[in-house]
Amino acid sequence: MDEKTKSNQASASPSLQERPTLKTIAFMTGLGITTVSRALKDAPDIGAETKERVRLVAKQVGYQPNRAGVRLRTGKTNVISLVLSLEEEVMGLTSPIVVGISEVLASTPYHLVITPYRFSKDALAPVRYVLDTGAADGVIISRTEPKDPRVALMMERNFPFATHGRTDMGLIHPYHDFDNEGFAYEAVRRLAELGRKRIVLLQPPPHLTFHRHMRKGFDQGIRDFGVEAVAFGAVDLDNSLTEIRAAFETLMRSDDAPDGIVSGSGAGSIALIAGLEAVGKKLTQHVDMVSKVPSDFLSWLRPEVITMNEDIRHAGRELAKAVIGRIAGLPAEELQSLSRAI
Amino acid sequence: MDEKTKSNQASASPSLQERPTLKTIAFMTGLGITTVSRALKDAPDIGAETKERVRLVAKQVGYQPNRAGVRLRTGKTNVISLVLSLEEEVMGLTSPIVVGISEVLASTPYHLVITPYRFSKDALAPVRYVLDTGAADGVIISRTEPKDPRVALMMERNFPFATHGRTDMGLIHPYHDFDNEGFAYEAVRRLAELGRKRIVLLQPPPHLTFHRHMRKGFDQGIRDFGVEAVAFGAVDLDNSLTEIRAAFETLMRSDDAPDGIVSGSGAGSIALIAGLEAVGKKLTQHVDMVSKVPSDFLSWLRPEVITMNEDIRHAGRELAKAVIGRIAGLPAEELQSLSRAI
DNA sequence: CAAGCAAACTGTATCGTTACAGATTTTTGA
DNA sequence: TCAAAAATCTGTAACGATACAGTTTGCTTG
Repeated sequence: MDEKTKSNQASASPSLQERPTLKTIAFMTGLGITTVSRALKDAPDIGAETKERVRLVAKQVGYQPNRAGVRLRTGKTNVISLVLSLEEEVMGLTSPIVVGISEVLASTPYHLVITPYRFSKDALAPVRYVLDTGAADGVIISRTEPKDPRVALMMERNFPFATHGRTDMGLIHPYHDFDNEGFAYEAVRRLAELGRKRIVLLQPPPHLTFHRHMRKGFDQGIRDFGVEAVAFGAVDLDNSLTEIRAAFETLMRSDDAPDGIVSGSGAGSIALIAGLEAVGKKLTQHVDMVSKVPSDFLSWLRPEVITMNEDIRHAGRELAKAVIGRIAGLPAEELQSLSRAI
Repeated sequence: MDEKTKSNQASASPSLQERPTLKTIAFMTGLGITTVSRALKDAPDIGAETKERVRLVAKQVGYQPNRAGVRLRTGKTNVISLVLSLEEEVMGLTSPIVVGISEVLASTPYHLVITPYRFSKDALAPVRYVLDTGAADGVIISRTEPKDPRVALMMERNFPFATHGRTDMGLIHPYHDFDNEGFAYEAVRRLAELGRKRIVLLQPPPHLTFHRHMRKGFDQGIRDFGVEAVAFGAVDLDNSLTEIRAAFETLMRSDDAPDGIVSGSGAGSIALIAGLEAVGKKLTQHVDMVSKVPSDFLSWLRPEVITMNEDIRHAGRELAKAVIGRIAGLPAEELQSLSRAI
């Protein structure tokens, strides 16, 4: 009788073999489940000594909150979703970004979930999925466009996210971006310093935001350093390596052949070099090249290429910090960062 | 009164604005929540016409089961955990494996969660975490060792998993592996055919299983093709590129210099080539090299290297299929696969 | 025509957690 | 001294799904 009156909440003694729950701790401490729950969140209406006791027992039994329970009750998933195109990246930018994100999430309760999509036109689908199903507390996207519908959608729903790359819609949101404008400007400067006069740019596809940035820096460099820009048709970084090489070979054989190259990606540079060498020209001798690279493999095999390193892992870290900050309610203005080549 | 008697389960009419639940469908069809639940799983005790009706409405309102609800009630997480070392892979093998896994999971209810660990000695920690918290229904691990404690632990707990690489403990479990023995044997054969006599192997670190395989194929090739093996000290694929280059430079300057190289990874090959060229030797002229590569970038920059491609993306697909198969209860014997160079 | 049975459907309890509205005891204040 | 206030603690309900143990209805069947 007395027993029954005493504690109705944690009635059945929980098996100490199973994974401990609040009930386990409640049973062990003789407290109510609610009290234990509130003690563990350091609520103000729980006594200091009680909190200490609960914390001790919780630690002792290795209590970890059941994610499904929390998620069902509160809607909080403790998940960050990284939205990835299954097509992008021959050269694997995904690895370092995943590592960077993971590094930051490791010291938080967040898990990293990969949410893939298949074709560029479906880019909105994974974002919609996360929003509709509440699959995550925050989202990280890349391949950002100036008028990015994903950004518009998430802003409209007031959903926390961060973008790898900026937008241009007059919307303020968390992002991390590489200073592609600075890169391209500096690249042209270096080539001009080497006496190169006719510069070509292997640029990102026009629909992505960083196309503009890289183009802007490039064009400014062309003007400031008194050199000439050579057009590279419709070929961009999203073309296959084979296509890039073929196009560049054609360009090099034409009257319009450049003597300086700015390449927006390490993978693209490989194709350019192949095209260059196919027509019998040599780096540093006939042509100089500045390439943005995600790792130093290019320097190992072609030290003649001037490389500027984009630290993708750092980008991952910044992006993770940005989403988490947004989830925590920090203003978007404070969650924007730009990094320069290292 | 009548109304109240009629339906107690789905009493309050669910807001049609919110995400639909079983309750929503129950309300719309006038059925009980239980009936709807069972109808959607095609249970035998529900009438055919009812099932049809429920399915129609469910589709109409875009019903998707709440993962937290399912997980809490059944313990099923619908999550596959990919356990990753944050240190491995300068050259990003992670990207293609993630893509491969995602491709397979896309047509299933499974989500892919990245579970990282920091140092090699902590390799057991993430697995323990998943097991203890029930964070996933299945696990994929790599960097497999002959006596792998992670494998032992998961087998003991009867937990579904698949390994990238085999073990040697007399335990039968799902795996996918590259035929490193075949690769090394074939590599030696090719070098011997080119007239090379003194072959060195840049091999995986000795504690990983595929060290044995690669070593075995290499040694067999050495015997079968009547060539000589040159020792490469304690340097292996886990050393930094700088260390590999330095060691190889030393080796090339010694009396013991090889004229043929078998390299177990694309990244390692880069360092070897740098070391080689630092002593003024040339590929195909003084030395020939066969390298295992994850992508074709090496062929672009050094076509002189004979490459054998390991399709990591395919490995990802196979691993995903294997874990899912294991979860579905298929016997481990049927979930083992080996792939050769392409 | 009543008992038996199959078919079709439903209510209750539960998973682990937390919001909320008390309940109980102690302290304060006049 | 006694009511009000503060300090602690607790039970109930709910999140969405499903296992389980019914209930209802309509037919057989002897």
